[in-house]
Amino acid sequence: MAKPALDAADLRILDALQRNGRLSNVDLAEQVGLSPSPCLRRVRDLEEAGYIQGYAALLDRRRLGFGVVAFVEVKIDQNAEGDARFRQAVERIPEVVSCFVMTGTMDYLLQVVVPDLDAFAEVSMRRLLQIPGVKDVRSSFVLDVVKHGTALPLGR
Amino acid sequence: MAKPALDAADLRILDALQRNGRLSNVDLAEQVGLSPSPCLRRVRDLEEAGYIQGYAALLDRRRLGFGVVAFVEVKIDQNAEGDARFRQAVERIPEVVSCFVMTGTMDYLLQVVVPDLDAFAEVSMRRLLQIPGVKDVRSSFVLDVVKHGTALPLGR
DNA sequence: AGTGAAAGGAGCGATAC
DNA sequence: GTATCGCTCCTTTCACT
Repeated sequence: MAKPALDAADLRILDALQRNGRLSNVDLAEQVGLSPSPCLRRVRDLEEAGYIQGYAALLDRRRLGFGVVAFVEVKIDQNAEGDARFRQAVERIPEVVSCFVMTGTMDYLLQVVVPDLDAFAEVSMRRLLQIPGVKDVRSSFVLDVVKHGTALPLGR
Repeated sequence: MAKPALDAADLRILDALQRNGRLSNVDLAEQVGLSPSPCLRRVRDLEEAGYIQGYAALLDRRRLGFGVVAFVEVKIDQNAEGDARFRQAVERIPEVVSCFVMTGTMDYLLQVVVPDLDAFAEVSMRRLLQIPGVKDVRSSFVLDVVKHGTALPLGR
């Protein structure tokens, strides 16, 4: 499992694929200036080395009826046991799309996606606040999305 | 542009594709219980109707040298002009991966991805704080990622 | 709407440079 | 390491149910 640094072609492959994950290998090869075979080999290597974790279709949240996005700051009684319990509980809530451990006064930052405020209340009160050790929950709601990216700034 | 509601097969297609955006059409058809032809038609229709906005490769941030993720709350002098200017400025900063208008005391919430703290300082001080109208910037850093999803909770 | 067959093209291995 | 060949399978369209 040696890890030779990525060269310019690898970076171009990654950049192209994070912009369009369904590029066919021939199109990708053309974009990065390789012929298809070595291009495909590189893609496979990048996948196996873990640089590419997977591929996803990006769906239109609103069109699918998920009109509410909230960021929820959570403070818990901090000890190893409580943390583990909280993480497990959060894993099992599909409406919690992301969960980060943060610096600052709040321990966790959660991103929650739900159809409406009723559904949010359900998640907040019936799920999050039920987790033992949760002390404080503060929610902010997304009013507008200026930018929503999945892509890393590889072009820098 | 009529919008007939999605049926169960459509939802299964969307769910499968947001989990694996590179599923071949035959595999997808099998998973959702259709034969390849109608399955492909539905996918095309979902793409054209905007339910599927695109496809992306999900890359391993850390392995690519982006060790720092920050959430930055920004408060600005609020007027139509200042907002427009701020949004345009943010669009042009690739390290700002996401930007939301929020309820609460802070106007914007930005997610910033950079290689290290020096790069963050650069973005924060040389880019964000230079934008006219920016009054307050408060940054929190991600210490650990419990969950990081792109997928909507379609299974509910 | 879904099925089935047929043509074009892509993936992917083998081989040569 | 990269390019070319060739076979197989998928994708995609069309006619039919």
